Amino acid sequence: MNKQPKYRQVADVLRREIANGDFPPGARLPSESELQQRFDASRNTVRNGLSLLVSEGLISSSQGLGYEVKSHEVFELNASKFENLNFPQNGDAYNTNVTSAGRRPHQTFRVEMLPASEEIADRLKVTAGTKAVLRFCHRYVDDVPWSTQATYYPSWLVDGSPRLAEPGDIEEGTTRYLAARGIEQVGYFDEIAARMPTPEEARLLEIGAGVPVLLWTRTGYSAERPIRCTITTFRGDLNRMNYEIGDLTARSENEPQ
Amino acid sequence: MNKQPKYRQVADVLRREIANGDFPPGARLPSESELQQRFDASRNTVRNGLSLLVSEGLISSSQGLGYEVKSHEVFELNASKFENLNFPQNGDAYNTNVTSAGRRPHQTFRVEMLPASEEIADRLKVTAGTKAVLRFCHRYVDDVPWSTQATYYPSWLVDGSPRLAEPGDIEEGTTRYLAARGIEQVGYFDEIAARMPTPEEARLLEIGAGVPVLLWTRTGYSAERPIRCTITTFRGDLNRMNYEIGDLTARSENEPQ
DNA sequence: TAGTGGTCTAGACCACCTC
DNA sequence: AGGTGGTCTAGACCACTAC
Repeated sequence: MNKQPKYRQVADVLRREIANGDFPPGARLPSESELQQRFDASRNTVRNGLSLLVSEGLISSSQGLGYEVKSHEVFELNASKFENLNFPQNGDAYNTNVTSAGRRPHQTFRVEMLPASEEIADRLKVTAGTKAVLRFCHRYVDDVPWSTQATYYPSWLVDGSPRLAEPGDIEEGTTRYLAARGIEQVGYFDEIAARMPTPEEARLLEIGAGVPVLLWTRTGYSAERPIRCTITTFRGDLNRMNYEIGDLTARSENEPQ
Repeated sequence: MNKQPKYRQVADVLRREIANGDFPPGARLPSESELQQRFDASRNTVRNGLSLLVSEGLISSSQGLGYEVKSHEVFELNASKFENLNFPQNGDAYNTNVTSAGRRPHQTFRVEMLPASEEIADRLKVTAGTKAVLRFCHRYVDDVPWSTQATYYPSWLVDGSPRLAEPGDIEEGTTRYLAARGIEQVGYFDEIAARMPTPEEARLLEIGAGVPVLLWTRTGYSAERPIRCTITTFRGDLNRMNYEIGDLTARSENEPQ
């Protein structure tokens, strides 16, 4: 017989009850003192069990309020359509995407000049420490922090396209601005990873324990060389990505996607 | 002045020292009692701080041994090449992939018949509860659990291709087996998500706190309809995915990928 | 004011690993 | 045997939210 520690039993029972629907998304769990009595355990043991569920992303807690079952509404991002190679969207693909889902987008924006990190330099095929331009977006949906997006341009490119380094928005979109100056993106290399947020990321995206981030790194290429590197950091609990590959006429037929 | 709680200070200091390289990957942290003295804190407070770092995926602990800084070796999976639409690889794309990286692959395998869950039924465009065939792989690299892969086939497809439901391996690969029977995959729909593992996933993949899973759901289509749905569950700390889109001749030029 | 979770302490005993 | 982390307890005080 494999005896589980008491705090795991607490977590297991509550996890099952949540899965059962005894505590639907948004519902509040019994208070710690109620659970102490129910499980005949000390407060710390109960808290230990609850913190397990928190770190699984099932519940969250707030001082003075209690523990609440989290609800999972996800936003789907089509990475193969997001910037169509043949029909680059104007201005802001993100705004279009969010608005068409009936949500209210909002973003803050800044531009910086800084030395390229190893990670960026690698992808842009420049020497680490070379100056690069960073255009940084912090994005919200209905006032909830959603993702951050950092796009780096190599300095050689900025020399010929100075508006990249200017703090303002580029009305027609950076892709079009560059295309008009003879820099055409013909391909992308996408990398996708998942990990727990750094404290900085947790602050920007307002995520507590138990929520991973989804990292999407897109390196854009002209026919000759890499011209930009975009790192998007998503809240893992609110976002999903997808790619369409090959012939998917059978998919769209019966499903008004 | 924003006073942080003591356990956060403990975590912050140690996090910085790890980032600094004072404790390189694989190194052991000072013991809890040493940290108690250093930070003039109770054991529980020190443990609280350490558990923060554990849940960030920075360190791990084992009874009798201590806390160890985790090292991050990642395996990169090219999802756009993994099963090439035009040149389907034979047998086992996974084996090829791992072996070519100089690692030793190993997998267990089983076949089941079960009612399709809502999630699967949706993607296969069948009614939830309809029978489906599940071919399940549990994959290891150098004896470390790496990923699980569950492929579901709709029962109408199995009727004409009975070997799918047989427990043995399909020598030439399921894709080729199906193609030979007139079922050709012409497109894929990929979905990617990240979340914390369920207890079951944590058990199969042997992951502790602080490691998310990367979920890759690939639905394969013939010209007429979906013919399979594959859900791959990766350890987030050991895997990264990538996609190549468009013309990337500029990428491969200077880089022997 | 009462009830909730957040932080912290001190001490106990157990399970595991190394020597 | 001695050191490590794992589990558990009992009690204290603080911070936030509701009423």
